[in-house]
Parts: sequence; structure tokens; C-alpha cells
Amino acid sequence: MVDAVGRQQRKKQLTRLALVDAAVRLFTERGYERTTVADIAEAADVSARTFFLHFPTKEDVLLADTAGRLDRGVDVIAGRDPASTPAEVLAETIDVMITDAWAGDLHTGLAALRARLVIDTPAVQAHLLQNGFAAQTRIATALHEAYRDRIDEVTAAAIVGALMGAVAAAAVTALRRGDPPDGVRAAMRRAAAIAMRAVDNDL
Amino acid sequence: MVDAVGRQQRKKQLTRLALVDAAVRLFTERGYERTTVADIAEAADVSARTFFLHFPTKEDVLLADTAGRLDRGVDVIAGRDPASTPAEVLAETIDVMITDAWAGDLHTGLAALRARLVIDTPAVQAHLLQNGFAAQTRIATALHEAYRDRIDEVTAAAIVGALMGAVAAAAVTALRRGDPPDGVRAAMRRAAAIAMRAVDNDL
DNA sequence: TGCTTTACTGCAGTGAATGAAGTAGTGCAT
DNA sequence: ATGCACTACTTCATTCACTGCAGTAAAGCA
Repeated sequence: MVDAVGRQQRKKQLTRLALVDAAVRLFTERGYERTTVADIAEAADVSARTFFLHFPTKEDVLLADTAGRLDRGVDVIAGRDPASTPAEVLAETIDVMITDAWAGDLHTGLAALRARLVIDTPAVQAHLLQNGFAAQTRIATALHEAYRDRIDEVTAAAIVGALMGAVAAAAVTALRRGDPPDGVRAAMRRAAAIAMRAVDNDL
Repeated sequence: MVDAVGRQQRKKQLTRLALVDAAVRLFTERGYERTTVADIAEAADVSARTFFLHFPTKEDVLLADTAGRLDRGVDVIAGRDPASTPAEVLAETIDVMITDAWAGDLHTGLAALRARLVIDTPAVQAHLLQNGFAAQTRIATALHEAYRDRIDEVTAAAIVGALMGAVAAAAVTALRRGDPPDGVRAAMRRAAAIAMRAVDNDL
């Protein structure tokens, strides 16, 4: 047994990586709008059609690394200490996700690129917001499932929405202002703390 | 002088109305994706090119009536009683906007259609989220300007983000659950109340 | 009556995304 | 090893949102 996964899977991951790599490079060089999917595919030396076998849309190549992050957030809630309160669990969840967001992809430079593109490319902003909203929905569902007797569906959505909304808005504002990465993260944590006050009171 | 506005302006508004009308009807009949811009223009008896003179994108026809709503929210903050606290002003702002959302377009059926499309059409959801985010940014800026000495830029963004995030998430959750319009509005108000607890503490 | 402005048209083109049919490398069974 | 199924990928064609440009005709105005 040479490898856990076969040659086929490995090659697939290689072309996927090549696509992400080419996309990051080209987006950085010429900007998002002035880079076509055909360009990316060409640079990765695959057909244009292949791009869409790996990513459903052009924007999704920017989210290549975020799949697992959400799961980790959900896991925090699912694997909670039964004695802990919703407020404690939520605080830890948001903390894990904020930390993860900056730790995950220092290699690829994806996070930095995303940050820049979110600010000045409407299409990207729209898609990322949608993605975040979907993530938020999953977290809210997990919270509701975890405390089924104490937190109803809509309340869970409201609480998680407040948290994520505050963090997202603070992050974009800090980014737009030109804050350095550390400053942005600090803004996110502060926003989370503010929003958590809505929860702390009675959960 | 026959009219306050000329014949030209009136005719323009007529084709705009015809476009919105055709869009609402066709979206309702066949769904969003299965309706092309060409279809809408045809039904409104104008050229396809004309559609884009009135609306920048296909999704924007769904936002035909929301332009003024945001201004009204901003106005509440701008025209505040100087003696009132940020918490009071914010509470009134969100209340005005929630109320407006229902009063504005009961006639056109736009609100109901939007509600349905946001839930099951990803493209629409992305665009509306982006629109809401932009609105939120304007409110946050207005709040910061109004209390320049007490609330910094990022804090304003966090507070408003928490409010809007909570309300939006609650609305979608209630809609998805199949709540009637009244139930949805109640969910939004409850979400706003929850998020306001983050503000009430020290503003 | 002329001159400018503006709502609208027609057309040609870009680029994202999808569908269908086909090729080639890979893994696996006998 | 040979045949077979699977899968990543390609190629071609098509749809559709959206843009730029060159026009027409009506509207407003001198």
C-alpha cells in the first residue's frame, strides 16, 4: 500500500490545486473581473469545462478552503459539554471560527485575496454573503438542536444572525478602513463581544 | 402647464411599471430561472435592451420599490431628537423599517414574491443579501455620524450588523417554516428585541 | 422653426454556465 | 492478462445575462 488514496484521486486534487493556484495568481495580477474562467483553465492547463467540474461558479474558487471551517463550528456545538450554557457554547463557537478564518490559509493567500475582493467586487461580495448566510443557518440549526427545549428555531436564528451579522459588518468596515489583519481580527472579536451581550442576559 | 412632470417622464414611469408588472407575473407563473429578461421585455412590449435602461440587473426588478425605504431609515437617525439615546433612535429606526417593509408593497405583491424567491433561488438570495448589506452600511454610517463622539465606526457597524443580521435571519427562518405574514413580522420584531439587548446595556 | 436632450431600438459581441457525446486513464473483477 | 466499469477530462454547441455603439423618434426648449 503506497498511498491511502489512488492515483486518480491524487491527480484530481492536483488539477484542483492548479486551478486554485492559477485563479489566485491571475486575480491578483489582473483583478477578478478581467480574468475569465477560460483564462484560469488555460493557465492550469485544463479545458474550461473542467473548471466547472471542480467549482460550481467562478466565485466558488475563492471558497476552496472554507468547507471544513464551518464543520468545525458545528462540531463545537454538537460536541459540547452538556453542562455548559448556550452562551458559553456560542462564545466558544464564534471564537473558534474567527481564529480559524485567519489560521487556515496563510499558505495560499486565499484569505487575503478574498478580503480585498469582498471590498471592491460586488459579485464576489454577493456570493460570499450568501455563503456566510448558509453557514449561519447551519449553526443556528445546530444550536436549536442542541437546546431544543430552551431555544426555538426563530430565536436561534436571531441570536446566531446577530452574532454573525455583527462580526461580518465589523470585519468589512475594518477592512474597508484599511486596518491590518490584526486590527481586523480585533474588530471581529470586539463585535462578537458586543453581540454576545444580547445572549448573556438570559441564556 | 398641464402636469408637474412632463409627458416624457410619465411615459418612462409607465414602461418601468409595465416591466415590473410583467416580471412579477412571469416569475409567479414560471419561476425566476425559467423567465428570461427577453421574456419580460417582450411581455412589457419593449425591447430587451430597454430593460437594462431601467434596471441594472435582472434581480433588481425585485427591488423596484425598496429605494425609499432605506432613506426613511436614515432619515430617522438624521432627524433624531438630540436628547434621545442611540438605543432609542436605533429601536425606532428598526421599527420604522420593519413596518415599512409590509406597508410598502402589499398592493404589488412584490413583497410576497420576494419572500418566496429569496428562499429558493440562490441568485436572488445573493443579490438581496448584498443589497441589505449595503443598506446596513448606510445605517451604520448614519449612526456613527450622529454620535460621532460616542460610537466609533466599527462599533456602529457591529451594532447595526447585529440588529439587521438578527432580523434577516429570523425573517428567513420564519418564512422557510411557512409562517403567515403576521407571524413573520412578529418574528422580526422579536429578533430586533433580542438584538437590542446588546445595545441597551450601555448606550 | 430649429436645436438639444432623452427614451428607446437593433445589433453585434463577451463571458458565465449547462448539456451531450465522446476519449483516455484507472481500478477491479474474473 | 483481459475485459469491463468508472471517472476525470475534453470538445462542441447552446442559452442567457449584460454591454457598447450607432441609430430613430418623440419631447422639451430656444
